[in-house]
Amino acid sequence: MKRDIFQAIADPTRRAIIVLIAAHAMTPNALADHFEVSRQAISKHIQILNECGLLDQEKAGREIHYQLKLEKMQEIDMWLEQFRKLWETRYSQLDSLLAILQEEKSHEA
Amino acid sequence: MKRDIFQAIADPTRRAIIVLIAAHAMTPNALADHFEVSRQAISKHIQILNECGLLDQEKAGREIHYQLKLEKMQEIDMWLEQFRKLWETRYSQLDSLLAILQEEKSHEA
DNA sequence: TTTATATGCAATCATTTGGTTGCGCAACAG
DNA sequence: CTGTTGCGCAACCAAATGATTGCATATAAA
Repeated sequence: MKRDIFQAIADPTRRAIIVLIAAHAMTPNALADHFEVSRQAISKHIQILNECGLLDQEKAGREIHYQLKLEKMQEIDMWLEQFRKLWETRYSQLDSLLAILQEEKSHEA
Repeated sequence: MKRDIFQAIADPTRRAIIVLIAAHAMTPNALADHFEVSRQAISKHIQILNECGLLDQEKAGREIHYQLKLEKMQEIDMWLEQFRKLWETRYSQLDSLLAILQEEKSHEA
């Protein structure tokens, strides 16, 4: 089973988990309190996130604290980079257009 | 069936399609040439991308040219924003740490 | 008109997914 | 020691997913 980070963020519950553990480490039980589904369902999501290398974990007694491995999220950002370039180009083209319109307007006056 | 953009980019084939139609509009057949799967499979992916509002389409005779609705990709970027803030904070903290170390070093000298 | 091409839509199928329940085990609390 | 709590793992299940084949339709070419 090969999973990647795009699979990881495909599920809404998983995205919510990611947001929750982005700031602070949390235990599976604490996470489960935030959702309607069972603890085991959350546990499965955690497992998937872990497979994707998205988690740091720290054991404290019988509790396990999971936290988001933030730098992994940058992979998504890197993939987006190619499109960001495109839409920034588009914006600068729009800027040029606006500049031209502005220019024409000043000629009218 | 409610699908969002995160579902859309979950599939590798769909991501590849997105990249292909980001720059130029393409027909389903032209797209299918780039993959091992059948034309109908690609057609289904197109359908899904369309449901997610990711596509602009233009009919030209019997051909349909699909292109990426680039601005829709910014939704992903917007979601990432919250994490970007976090990792930028982390970087600036690292910068502070480096500054402190540098400071200490200069005191040594 | 006849034929070929480009596409969409429906039915079908194997696999994956997200969920559940039940169980076992380690770590605290009594 | 005994009971309770926090977790992970396995089995199971309904629904969604990605793919295929087959068919219908519209446009272009012969």
